[in-house]
Amino acid sequence: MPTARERVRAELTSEITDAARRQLAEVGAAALSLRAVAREVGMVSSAVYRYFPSRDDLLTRLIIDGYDALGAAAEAADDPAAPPRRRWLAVCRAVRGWALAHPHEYALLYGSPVPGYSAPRDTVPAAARVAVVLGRILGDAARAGDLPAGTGERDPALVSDEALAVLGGDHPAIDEDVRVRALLAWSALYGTISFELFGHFTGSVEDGDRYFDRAMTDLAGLIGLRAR
Amino acid sequence: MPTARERVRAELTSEITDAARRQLAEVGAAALSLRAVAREVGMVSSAVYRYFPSRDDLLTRLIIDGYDALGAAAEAADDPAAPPRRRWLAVCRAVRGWALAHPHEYALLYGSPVPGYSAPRDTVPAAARVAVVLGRILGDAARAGDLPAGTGERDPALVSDEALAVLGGDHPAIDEDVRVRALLAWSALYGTISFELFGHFTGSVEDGDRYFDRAMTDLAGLIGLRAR
DNA sequence: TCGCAGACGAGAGCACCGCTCTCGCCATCC
DNA sequence: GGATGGCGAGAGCGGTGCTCTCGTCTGCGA
Repeated sequence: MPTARERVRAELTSEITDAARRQLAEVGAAALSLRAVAREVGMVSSAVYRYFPSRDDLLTRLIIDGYDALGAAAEAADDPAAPPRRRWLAVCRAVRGWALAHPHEYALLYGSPVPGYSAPRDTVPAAARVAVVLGRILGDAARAGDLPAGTGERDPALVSDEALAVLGGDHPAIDEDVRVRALLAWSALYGTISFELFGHFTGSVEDGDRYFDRAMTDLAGLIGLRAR
Repeated sequence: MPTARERVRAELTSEITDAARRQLAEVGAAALSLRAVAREVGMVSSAVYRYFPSRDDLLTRLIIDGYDALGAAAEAADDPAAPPRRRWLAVCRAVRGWALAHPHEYALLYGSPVPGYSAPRDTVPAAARVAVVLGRILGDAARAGDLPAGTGERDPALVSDEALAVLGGDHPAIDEDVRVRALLAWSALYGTISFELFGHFTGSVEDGDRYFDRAMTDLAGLIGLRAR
């Protein structure tokens, strides 16, 4: 059982991350100031360094939390009983909805990397949650016969085994071609959301909701997900 | 004709932007410091404010220059005599090549927006150059009969007239459906490049060059560009 | 041709930043 | 009960963007 000291330490740590998350949502990652976070929790700035060795470590904590929140939103939106094309669309909508609700957090996750280009390894499992959801949809669709049959051919140096395993599990009926197109659709999903959020669609896309649905439906077709 | 004072002013202005571009390439936009730029050109920091009213204005200048350089690369890679699918692939490769050669500049253009969310209006024409190239390929393909025939139906509130005009010109044979899918392919191109550059493909895509070619070919198929 | 407005560079200064170090305080463990 | 070590506060360092003032010198109009 944790001692009193450990308990208050954990409590203060989460109090700091909460304040940091609030500031991130307000001013964005670039303007997030460790000193301002310290002020908000009633500490002097140097005291925060007892809990986070640097501002970048605090940001890393926020990144992991962000991936987890986004992954949870995607998982909650997936109804395994629904037809695969509808599941794909629902998850895409959930990802976009989360991004629109948390633009600065999304930018922290999928915009320019903030700390000197080194994405910490700890973020990987949390970041994979959305991909795992999409992969499960693919696998279920293959089991139900809602994916085009493949030739079973494999290009061993193109995509890693782990990624292929995530994108549809070990179901042998899914062609590598389909899995690679799923990878493309996955990044296209984020390309679409990023363009909308970062303003590259201003002046061209007028109805964001309907354009997004159409684009994601086209992507479902590209993967080969049958409408059923 | 310009006076001596105007000449030296223009010269110093470009000297500042050159130094800023060098620093951008080295440390990235987030760490770009106006004072360091001033040091590099042998000025005191306050003197730079005679030329750029703020650090963000200096960044805006770099953004416009970046869009222009990227647009020029795309235009140079387009051979109007080649078959449309090959043209599409060549332009995509040129965009990716420029991004890999100038990662920080690309991040400045297509990553998280740096100044408080307000993309200056001046950047729009420069930013559109790549889209114009892709649109010209679409228009030429339609003229040559390399695009599927459309029904001519139109959804007036979905995408702006200007964007539709860019994506294939006034050629009536291009369906709105095709133009919307071209918009999707355009953002998917940037989604793919961003994922590669920002590290979201580490652990999954192993051969970046070949994956990119395959993805862009799939996108050409999505648009409907015939191989010929 | 002369004089003055205005452009210009330098310097000091303000408020803020990330981060380090030292110094008392107090809970915890031997 | 005393030593240890975690903790918060404070001062301080070098850096940042930006503002203001003050001499200087250029170039245009009278």
